[in-house]
Amino acid sequence: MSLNLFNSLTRTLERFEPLHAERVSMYVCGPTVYNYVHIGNARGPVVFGILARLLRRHYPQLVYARNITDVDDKINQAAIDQQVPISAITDKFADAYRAHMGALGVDLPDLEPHATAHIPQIIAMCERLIQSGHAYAADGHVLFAVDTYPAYGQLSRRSTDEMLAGARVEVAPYKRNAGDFVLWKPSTPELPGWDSPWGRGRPGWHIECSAMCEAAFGETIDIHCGGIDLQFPHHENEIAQSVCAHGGQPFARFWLHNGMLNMDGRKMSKSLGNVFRIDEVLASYPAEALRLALMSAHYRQPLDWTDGLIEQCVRTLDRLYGTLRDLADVDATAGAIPDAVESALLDDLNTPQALAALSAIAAEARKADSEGNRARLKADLLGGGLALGLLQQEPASWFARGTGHGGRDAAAIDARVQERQAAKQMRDFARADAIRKELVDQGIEIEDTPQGPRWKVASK
RNA sequence: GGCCUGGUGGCAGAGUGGUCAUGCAGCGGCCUGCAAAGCCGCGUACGCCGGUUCGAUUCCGACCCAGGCCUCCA
Repeated sequence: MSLNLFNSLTRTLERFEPLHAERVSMYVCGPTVYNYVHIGNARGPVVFGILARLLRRHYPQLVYARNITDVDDKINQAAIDQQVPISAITDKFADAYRAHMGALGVDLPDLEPHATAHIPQIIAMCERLIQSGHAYAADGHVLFAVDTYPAYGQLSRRSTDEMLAGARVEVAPYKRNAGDFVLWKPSTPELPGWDSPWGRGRPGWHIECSAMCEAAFGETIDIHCGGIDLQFPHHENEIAQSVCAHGGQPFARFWLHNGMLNMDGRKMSKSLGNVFRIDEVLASYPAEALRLALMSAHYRQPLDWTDGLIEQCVRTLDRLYGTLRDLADVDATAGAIPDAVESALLDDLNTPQALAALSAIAAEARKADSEGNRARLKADLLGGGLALGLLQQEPASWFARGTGHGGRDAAAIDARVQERQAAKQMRDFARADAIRKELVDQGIEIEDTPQGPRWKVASK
């Protein structure tokens, strides 16, 4: 089995072979921690987390890094607005980020580099770029000279001429070329800053990722991931900085870009204001349903967010967990990843197809009669779920919706269910149905099984 | 304006040059005291117009429409 990935650099599906099988490197652009992230921000971590699990199955020596950008003008502004040090902002939102990702079942990366912990590396990289003629200091700034890197624009498929023609920003006077971008900029006394050969200042956004990649992995990494909206200028600039700082050595061999999460047909983004925060969605829906929603379309496609989408995902999980509940009598733990699931993921991380395979396994499991087949299929279902980060909780926990039964008193519900059962046995169906109706009105659904009645919190 | 994506059944969403996605919803049946759950069955989907082909949703071209990037952004 081979892994094929769509490489944005070549816009083709390419077979992935690591540069060094003994140390496969993968870097994902993480959050800038100035605010709570929204559900669109979680799409990359979810799908690329699935990629990390997949890679680790085939290359146990994977090192997966996801950075935290903790110095940035938006952070500075938030700190000034709230009159607290920037660390109060960055610590708070980095913690919230980890908590939200954890709730979504996103694995922690092996490395979580922080920009502020890499200031010496950033300064060193700036110096190297200046020495090699790819950058220049001007007016307290250090700028990258795009005309010194002829391949600039290769990733985003645009020429420098086009970029200049389309430039909508005012060109700062200290720039030699309108396309030049900032590597280092001066800080006024009230802003966070570090001493540098160019005075007290702070890094530009793009160089942070280049320096963190270099610190973690050296000159060339295997896979670099991020949202499609970062392709230009952020990733383009990372390439320019890193390649030029490394004497022309390639930066990332594979570039993977996830599509945007849309809201009413427009990209969900803080600047447009059409965002749902993760904690807002988790107040109404199970985290696992959100996770499923984020992988329900292929990662490169745009995905439209609607209430219908996540409600559908809740029902899909109801069915899968219902299958597992019906398999409770057989003993099985997650087995090897089923071939159908694995091959779907190896094909450019085709999560919809992997989910279809999971459904097929579940359907087969529901119909299986021998204990051996049921145990095998349960192991397959759990194994396929493991590959996707789904189905790892107890079915009872899923059906309880994880929130103390939505504030309901489980013992009281049990008692009413027993009363209904007693009424049924006395063939007092009017009374049994009245109790059932009462529970339904509270959002509780009863299911009668050969083993007796059971209940669950209704999905919306 | 430039550079990119994409338009699939009620909805979501894979995929393919020629019998099958899958999920959710719906309909009919079985089961059930009735339901629910489950099982069985059902729906002649591939933006529009040409072209290539024995045959195109799938390849090519034009067109229409939607979205992304070009400024911070996952």
